[in-house]
Amino acid sequence: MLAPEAVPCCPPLTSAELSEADAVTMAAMFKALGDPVRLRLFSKVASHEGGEACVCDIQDVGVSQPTVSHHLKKLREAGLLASERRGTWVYYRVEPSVLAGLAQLLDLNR
Amino acid sequence: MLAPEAVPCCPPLTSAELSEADAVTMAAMFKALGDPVRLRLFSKVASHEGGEACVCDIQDVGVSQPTVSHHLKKLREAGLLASERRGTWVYYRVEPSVLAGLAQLLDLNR
DNA sequence: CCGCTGGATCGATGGATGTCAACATAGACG
DNA sequence: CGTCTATGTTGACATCCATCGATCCAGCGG
Repeated sequence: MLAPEAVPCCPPLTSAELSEADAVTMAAMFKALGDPVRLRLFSKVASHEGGEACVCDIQDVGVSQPTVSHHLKKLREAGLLASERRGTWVYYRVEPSVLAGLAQLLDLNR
Repeated sequence: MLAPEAVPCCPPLTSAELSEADAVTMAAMFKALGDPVRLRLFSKVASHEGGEACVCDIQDVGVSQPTVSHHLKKLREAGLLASERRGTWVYYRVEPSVLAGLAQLLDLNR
């Protein structure tokens, strides 16, 4: 849903207030991370060896398989994860530029 | 709602997967930032001169006054903002340790 | 071609959420 | 005390959303 190139969009929150449009864009990403199940799925992908994980590796989060699929779709639509089918399995990996955008917004460079 | 001391809780997302409990805690913060109006309010406070802002300084975000108050309450409950009444006005400021916790979680190491 | 498995989609449902108007509360000031 | 302004609270309402069972689709192995 969101173009990955549009991500490094905003100065740190502490330096200037967000425009209405930027707020919509960035809020969509925070919203995607704002569910415990989705955050755990994202965490499992982000911390998985090789930077990517098969759905089968991460789907033990206490909800049904359709729900897992639903949440992964939300994370994809928010631009946080990318997916690729290789044979039988589908692999997810973190979209690196997006994390950088979030980090910049929260001003990690102290 | 959330104890401020509980905030610097988690290693970076890329280093280890979140526990279920930590996911609930951190997701609540992301969720609070996951609304465009709330994110703009938070941004206005964070970028305001002196590190704090009166509600009257930030309430022009396109929604009614009760809605602004409602969103500020959510941000308070998530532990992201603190408020203090001084005379006629109520001032909000960013809870610094919380931002640090979020930043650590998103740390891209480098 | 067939069945099996991994994963996505659909439809339904109960609960959460954003919004507002109306009202309540808290200081300031007379 | 009375009134004005700045915020918070309440109640109602429409919409969104997380979840599940059922179903569907895509590869793989026989």
